[in-house]
Amino acid sequence: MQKAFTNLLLNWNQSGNLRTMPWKGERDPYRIWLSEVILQQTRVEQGLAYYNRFIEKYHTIRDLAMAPDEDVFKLWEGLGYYSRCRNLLATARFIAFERNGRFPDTFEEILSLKGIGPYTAAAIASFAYGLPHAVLDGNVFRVLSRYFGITTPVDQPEGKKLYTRLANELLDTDSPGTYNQAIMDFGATICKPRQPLCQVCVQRNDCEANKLGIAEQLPVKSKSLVRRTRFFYYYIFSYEGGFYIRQRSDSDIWHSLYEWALVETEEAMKGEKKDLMHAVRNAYGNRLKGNIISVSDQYSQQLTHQKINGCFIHMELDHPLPEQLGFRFITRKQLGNFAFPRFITRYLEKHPL
DNA sequence: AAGTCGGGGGC
DNA sequence: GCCCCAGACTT
Repeated sequence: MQKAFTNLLLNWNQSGNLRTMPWKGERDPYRIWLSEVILQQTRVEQGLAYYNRFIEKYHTIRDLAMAPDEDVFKLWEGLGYYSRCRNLLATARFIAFERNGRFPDTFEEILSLKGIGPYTAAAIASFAYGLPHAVLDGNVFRVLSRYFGITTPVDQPEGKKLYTRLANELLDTDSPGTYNQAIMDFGATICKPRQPLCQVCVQRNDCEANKLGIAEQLPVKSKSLVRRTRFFYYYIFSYEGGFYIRQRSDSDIWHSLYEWALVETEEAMKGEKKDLMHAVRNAYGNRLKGNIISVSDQYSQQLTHQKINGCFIHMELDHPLPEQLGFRFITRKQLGNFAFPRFITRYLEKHPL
């Protein structure tokens, strides 16, 4: 059989695939697109609730396109990779207003949209329009590298080319969407990253990695992760019952999210008020006057490439903050309208203002 | 071609 | 701790 892998995969999909998800079998390109963007580098269990909330609030792409940025970011809050949210809004508005709501229906046009790369374009093209483009996500790389015993690194251009060609050869062109869904379900439930279910796998007799007993060692990645440590000291400025927040805009983590006044240092500061006051006046001007009310415990958060350490300092100001610092003055009640990083919301959950 | 962008879960 | 997750974008 030329494509034994494909046949066994489709058989397994019909009889042994128990995975259900709300967007499975969906044909509305808006819903497919939304689910795929939410699921980029995100586990299905984590993205599911977000998808449901988005669909409930924004039934159509036009509804999403007309929404204020802040509302959409608030709905995305906590999901991470916030450029996805920015691109989601840009693409929604492009399709709704520049294309009169018509979602593009060719692979190349879909691929040209902001926030849509090779994976997402193939997913939308196959699920919504039945176009013959194989998806390549973490599941597919893993399944193919194990089945064929490929040790070419998946995170380099040579590997991408090799896997792309192979995946498209294996694709069932009669029903690309079903095939694409099946191979991802297979990777997620059988050919798992750790402790794959090789004993009950329908491909076990042909799988090279299973024959060699090296399934868990594939796929190969060439890059090793480098992490840096940063120290964030957040000053919760209050004045006459209100608070100052600012939107992040640098090419840095948490772009578009809001935060308190931040002082970042190279080294950890002890919680001494004298040092904290010196640091904040150094950062925001020596005319800044006020009292430090409280200093929180140390908090830390592990991101993929960074470890954030720091704490939260309540500071009652004697005067309003100068306009040019770019802060926004809000009341306690307005706080819930803005999206904050988890580093901040986790603090707020323990210490509501 | 390499670096960067979150947050959570499994082990 | 380390690795991974329905990847994409920037440099």
